Amino acid sequence: MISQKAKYALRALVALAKQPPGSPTFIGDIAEEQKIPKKFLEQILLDLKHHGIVASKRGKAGGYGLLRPADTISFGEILRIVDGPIAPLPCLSKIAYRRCTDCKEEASCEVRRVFAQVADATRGVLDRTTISDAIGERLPPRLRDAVA
Amino acid sequence: MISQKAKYALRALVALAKQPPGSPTFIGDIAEEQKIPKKFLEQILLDLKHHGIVASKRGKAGGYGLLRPADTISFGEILRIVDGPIAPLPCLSKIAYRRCTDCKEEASCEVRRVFAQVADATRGVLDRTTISDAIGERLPPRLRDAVA
DNA sequence: TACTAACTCTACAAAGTCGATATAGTTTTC
DNA sequence: GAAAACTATATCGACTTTGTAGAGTTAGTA
Repeated sequence: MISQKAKYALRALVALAKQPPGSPTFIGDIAEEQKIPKKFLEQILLDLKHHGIVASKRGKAGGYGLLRPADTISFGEILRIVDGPIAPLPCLSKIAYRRCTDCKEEASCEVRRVFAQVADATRGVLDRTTISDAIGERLPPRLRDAVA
Repeated sequence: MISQKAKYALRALVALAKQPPGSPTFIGDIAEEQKIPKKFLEQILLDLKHHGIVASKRGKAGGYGLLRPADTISFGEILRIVDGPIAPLPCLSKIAYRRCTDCKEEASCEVRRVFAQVADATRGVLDRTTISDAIGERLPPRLRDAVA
């Protein structure tokens, strides 16, 4: 299960991507429209700003907007920022590898071998699907490949 | 990330599957060999017993064994018992569906649509890979299909 | 029969995580 | 200079995770 926080983050980014670019969008507007607690959303967007996903403008006519084009922001990238590693086992994580201390030998670990397949399958979707894909601006990856 | 408990459960089942059938295996032996806290493993195996995965024999010469053939026990089944739903969102769970209260309309939810693909990919591996596959008694599903 | 080594159950506890709230700023516009 | 927006950090209650503890039950064996 992904966290509520990650769900909020993705919904907020989808909302921002639908907005006409140029003029910033209020946190309050997104919070209300998406039923996200405003103060909680502030934290989330601030975090995404620190990671270079969104940009903000301060002051009375301030607000948030995407810093990069929606088709360069993948679900995987956001999930890693908000929830941490995507991998189902610490010994399979790319961004936070940690050996399983209770595992004798990594190469021969049956459980690891199976979950490596899970990780590949999961990353295959999350790292190739962007915010732009999600709002249907392009065909989803699978169809795109089929057509291309 | 799957829980430590689930990892223990799967490792214990792999260990049981490698054991010659017929004579039960002590919890203590598995715990020691797999470096799992014994009392914790007792809880886990008891839970698996309640769910019809393993069988136990009480008394001095007691122990545990698989109740069903290893090729009928999938990783997905064990994960659902130990960790609960596999789905990345409550509104995508088969065993514990729950609507996202903060989502306007399920059919048009962009986040849900993407994670439905993740859920399919994950289940594709977990529900088709068995303990028997993990210990290499058969070819893994993908290769098996390719050969068949 | 009594002992002992195994499984069975329930309770509890320390530490961490999650989802949010609170409070006190800072910046910009009007 | 007031208002409205973003920034930043601290805190909190509920829950989950990862075990530990201890008393009870069963059955083989001397």
